[in-house]
Amino acid sequence: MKKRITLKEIANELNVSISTVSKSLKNSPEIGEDTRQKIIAFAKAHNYRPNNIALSLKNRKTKTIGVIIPEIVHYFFSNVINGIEKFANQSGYNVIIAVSNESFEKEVLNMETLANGHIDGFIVSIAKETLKKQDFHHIQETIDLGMPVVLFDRVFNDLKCDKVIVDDKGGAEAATTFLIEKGRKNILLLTTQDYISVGNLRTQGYLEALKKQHIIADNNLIIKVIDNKNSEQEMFDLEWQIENLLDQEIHFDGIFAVNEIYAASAMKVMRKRKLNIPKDIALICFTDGVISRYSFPSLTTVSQHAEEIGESSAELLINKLKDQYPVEENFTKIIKCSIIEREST
Amino acid sequence: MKKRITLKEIANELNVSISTVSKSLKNSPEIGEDTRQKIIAFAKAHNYRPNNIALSLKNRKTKTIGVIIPEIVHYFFSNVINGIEKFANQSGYNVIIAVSNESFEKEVLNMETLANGHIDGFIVSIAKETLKKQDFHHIQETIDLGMPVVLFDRVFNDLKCDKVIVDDKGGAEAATTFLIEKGRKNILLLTTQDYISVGNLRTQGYLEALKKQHIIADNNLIIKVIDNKNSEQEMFDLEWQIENLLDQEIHFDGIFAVNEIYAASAMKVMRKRKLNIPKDIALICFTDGVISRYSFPSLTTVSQHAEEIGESSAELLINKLKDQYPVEENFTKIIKCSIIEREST
DNA sequence: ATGAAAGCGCTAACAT
DNA sequence: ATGTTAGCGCTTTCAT
Repeated sequence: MKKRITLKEIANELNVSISTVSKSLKNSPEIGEDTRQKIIAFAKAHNYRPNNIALSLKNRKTKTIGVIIPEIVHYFFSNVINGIEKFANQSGYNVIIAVSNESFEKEVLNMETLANGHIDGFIVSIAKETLKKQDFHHIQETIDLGMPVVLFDRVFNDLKCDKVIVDDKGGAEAATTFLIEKGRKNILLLTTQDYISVGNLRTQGYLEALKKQHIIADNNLIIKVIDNKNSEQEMFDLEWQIENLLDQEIHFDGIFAVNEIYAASAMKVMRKRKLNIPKDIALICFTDGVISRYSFPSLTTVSQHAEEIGESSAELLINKLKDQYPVEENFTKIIKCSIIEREST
Repeated sequence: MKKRITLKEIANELNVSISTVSKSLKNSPEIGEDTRQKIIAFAKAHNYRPNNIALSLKNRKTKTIGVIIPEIVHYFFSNVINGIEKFANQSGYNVIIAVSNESFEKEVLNMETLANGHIDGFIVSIAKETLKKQDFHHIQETIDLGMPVVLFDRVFNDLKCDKVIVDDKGGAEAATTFLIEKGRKNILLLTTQDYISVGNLRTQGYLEALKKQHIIADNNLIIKVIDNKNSEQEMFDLEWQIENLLDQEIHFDGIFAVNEIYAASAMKVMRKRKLNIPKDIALICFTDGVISRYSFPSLTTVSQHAEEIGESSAELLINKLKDQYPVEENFTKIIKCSIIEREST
């Protein structure tokens, strides 16, 4: 167990001063050729590595970015992280991840612990609970402190910072239109409650598509799933509601689900009721994840290009960290969705 | 934009020394009641937060652990991270994540950048390429530096460090036996090539189960999928091989797949060939993920308790960081698998 | 060409 | 009860 060697130790060993060592290792022309070579050789032989913590303290830069996401076991979010990681790494940044678990309190705590020196800036997707409470003081304070923040996917418009958002409304409109063009007239919408911005936008897109196609929206055909910490229960509720619709003989021939899980629930009910997808019911959903690809029939999806969202977020943040852009100037980047057609439509 | 206040600034404002401020904020009894109160009040009013970087430099502790995983968009790994996060957080540690992307080079690079001050210890699952090369110098060097390392899932036995492993062999044996007890005699094994330790162990478990049940292993019924960066291609190859078996009329009535994806490929072929699961073919696989839960029929799986693996890894590491255990003493924790029965068997 | 010294923010042993 | 000082590892300005 050989501890890491420091500049001081090298200096002592070679009977030179610390600053001579420091300069030599930076190939400063100030230092004489032979001394420099000797020092560099010695440092290499002892596998010298600068201590990043000391550098951070000096430069007030950690070269680390903090990512706060609601969940990590989630196709969309883990892909976003992938994108962030990719871009950050090639720009020489590390990524530190904290999970809010959709809790307001944990989100606040996470931001506070990371803000005190650990990181240079944040990439955040806001927790459901925070969105419900509409309390964004922790984010505002971080911004006020002069620490750059990039919000992605789940954003709050009034916050003055960069944002990367999915064109949820456009994607939803495209998805709904897609079903209509396949000849479906009565489209069931499976969405979240309105306080979740992305769910809300997708609902709007759905309504917009209907309007443009001169179809009158039917409130019976809109299910706003009640959020539940227990996702089993949430799914159960949803399935029950869909079955209820079928029992009441409320007719529909297409389903647009705002996420894969809702789509999976719908499929389960269809199978139980011996309804064929896509013949009886065409199905499309948001999130081009594992479920869509491997289920049978495979699902037509609206891809949000999660990795690209991650990359763009990291890019915006790192640009600011490198003082490429003034702090006051904020961008909102909109990532377009695309439809990936599979067997369910 | 009000910058964060420092001890020095507080000291200047209140005309006391820095150490008086420091001691007051730590509620040291050395300081007089009124001065202390005054300082605490002032600090609170200005929202003082200690700079963690300075603390790290002083204490030579960052209270951060580094996690290096092959992939993040992966049910098993993201669950492990979840477990790590959970345990680390409640112990006051942050988690910094680096993805090797199954590349040896990137794994080495990641470890080197993080080792220089950023973190106190590592939790690592080794990349496929590293396992193939059998070059573990980067891990060995980290250990030699006195930095604790915990290996999980993909481990290399000769490294002297803590390890958390899945009872892959036992789980595979149980899975195979489970199929045999359901009356299946000819069980097709879909596994990885041998250099991937977990695949290898699962193959061994399969063989062990057959032996114990006095069934002679048939080499035709063992498909070792050739690793491919392009997973589409990898799946395609696998499907082709399964179809080939069917074409040759090599009979099997059960399938044991070492992961969900292989199982999904098998299902696809079965569906194409109009073979019913579970009637004609019973199917069981490793990884209790999203695919298994939401596919139809839902899959019987061997759960590896990923979150528990993460928690245990974090626990082992943090125990060492807290000097609870001597560095030389290494534990290997084996997490038992359990079978989750669903519709495919 | 080399070195001394200050300073990043904080702690703690050691004065006063 | 309060303050001074050294030091964590490094960079950088300013001597020499």
